[in-house]
Amino acid sequence: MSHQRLDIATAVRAHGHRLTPQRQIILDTLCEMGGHVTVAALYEQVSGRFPAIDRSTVYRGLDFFAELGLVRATDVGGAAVYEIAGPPEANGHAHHHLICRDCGFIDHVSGEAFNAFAGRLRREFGFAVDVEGLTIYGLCRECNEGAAA
Amino acid sequence: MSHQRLDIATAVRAHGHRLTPQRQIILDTLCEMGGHVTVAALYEQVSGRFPAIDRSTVYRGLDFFAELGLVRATDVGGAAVYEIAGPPEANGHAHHHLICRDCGFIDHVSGEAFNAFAGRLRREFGFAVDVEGLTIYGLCRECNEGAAA
DNA sequence: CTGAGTGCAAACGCTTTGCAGACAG
DNA sequence: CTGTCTGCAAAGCGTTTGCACTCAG
Repeated sequence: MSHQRLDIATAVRAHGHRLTPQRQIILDTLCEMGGHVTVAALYEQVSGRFPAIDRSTVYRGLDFFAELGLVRATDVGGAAVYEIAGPPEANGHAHHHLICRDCGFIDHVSGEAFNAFAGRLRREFGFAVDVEGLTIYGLCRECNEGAAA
Repeated sequence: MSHQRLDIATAVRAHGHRLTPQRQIILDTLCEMGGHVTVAALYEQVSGRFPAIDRSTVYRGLDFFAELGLVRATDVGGAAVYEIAGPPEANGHAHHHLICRDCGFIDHVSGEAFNAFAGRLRREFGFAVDVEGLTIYGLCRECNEGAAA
């Protein structure tokens, strides 16, 4: 489940960039935390272990990895959320987010359910949905059951 | 297509609030501009005619009307976008946004296409999509044809 | 009259940027 | 060595808030 450092070093250098300790730490931490992580949460974690690392470095590092395609960025209510990007051949073709308005939990939705919907939007509206364009707010199963009125 | 002032005055007073000139101007302007309007754009317009009106008043006014259900707020990339809310019986039960990543145009999607999708999410993920929860990014018909590779 | 609403100005949270120094290659 | 990257500090953006004053009811 963890990223292989060598591959990453290769990927980074392939683009003519450098693999600094800071970047390794940022990526490692994001990987350890798993799932979707706020910049704030990630910085807190990183900063706990390496207080010298600056917030701006975290932002720049995440941005950098996002451009390399190693992490994925999502905008949630004005704040950025990052996650490790799975290998393209795994589930890369459909990656959308279900965000629980109560507990903030973020899940993925992919596959048929979405494709059928996207197909209709293209047919009926001529609208081509982005591969990563869907962010759906609502109540997850737990919060939904908890809030049963 | 325009809102009736008397009804609005009634609605406002019914909640024990006041219908000030500023609020009328804000609502009028939003109504005239039509469709989805940025706070920045709305303020610019309002400010052009009534320079004394403050940005914060626009924010508070929009917030106020949103609570009354007269306008609808949507978050687009960290900035708020407002629109006149149609009467509940018209299309109130399904109101979602298609946002073009190129030209920024915002359209609505409602009805079957969405309901089928929402139904599947509920069945397969136990996730209850918000009535206003969908914001879909992609390319609208025009931009899609223009960018034909 | 009286308190809901306003304008002003300052602060907020998240993110970005300019710069001089540091270090991966 | 050299130019990418870092830390620092400051600014930027959209938005919110505290305050005394004003005006709709």
